[in-house]
Amino acid sequence: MEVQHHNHQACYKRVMAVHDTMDVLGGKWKISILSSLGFGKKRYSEILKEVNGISGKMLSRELKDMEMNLLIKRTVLETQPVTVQYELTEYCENLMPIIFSLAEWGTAHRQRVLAKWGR
Amino acid sequence: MEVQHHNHQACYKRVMAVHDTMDVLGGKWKISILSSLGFGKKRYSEILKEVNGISGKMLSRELKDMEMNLLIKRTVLETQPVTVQYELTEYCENLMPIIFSLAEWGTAHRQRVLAKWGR
DNA sequence: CTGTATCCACCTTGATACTG
DNA sequence: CAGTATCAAGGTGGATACAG
Repeated sequence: MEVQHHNHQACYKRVMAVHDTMDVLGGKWKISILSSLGFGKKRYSEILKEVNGISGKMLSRELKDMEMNLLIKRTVLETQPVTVQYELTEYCENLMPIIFSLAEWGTAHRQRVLAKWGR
Repeated sequence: MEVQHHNHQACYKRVMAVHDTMDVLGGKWKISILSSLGFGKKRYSEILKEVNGISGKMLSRELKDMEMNLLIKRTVLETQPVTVQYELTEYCENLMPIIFSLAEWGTAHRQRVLAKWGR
């Protein structure tokens, strides 16, 4: 059937597209880090505190990865000792509404699960 | 400062909320599977074909996991041999616009990367 | 067709110690 | 402060064989 065939094409494409996105945003911490940076520039140690549970090694690694993907910008401030600021790129700003939506859904989901299973 | 403090609270909350979401949607395949189901009911073997690269074991595992999280509904059809239909729950429908947004962003991102590095 | 069980290679992550 | 290096442990996912 015509419609079925068209649907299959569209479906396949979208599955691939989502997969592309997750290649960039996958991993345990990336979206949390972006979410933190969504509130403004942050120093390395600030992110470390705000993203609960992440280790220094993973933070460096994920930051570097996202820098290469043009999602964030890294700036070294020549203070004593050195401090480093991270911020979202303009490019990445497009992504933030989606991430905020994910946050809202997560909150709602948690409430739903709590309501179902009680405490 | 007042505003700083308020921001930090809000930031922390949102990072946690996003983390909650990713607990449910994390993993290599879940979002791709949901994306596929977003186009309508699918049988096990259909999803297997549409979600490129997934193995049968992982598909079962992820489906079961999402069923427990109330994201999808599983229905056994007493055909010969048995077939099984999966579909999104009404609850999960709320999530689909977000997933579609992720797909759109992924497509745009891919184009951007291609434009930058050529071919 | 729709799974489950097992085995195993690989990857990811955390802890710790260390550098500039 | 902002990382890097190393190691060990556990998780993740694929292949295969098998079951209902």
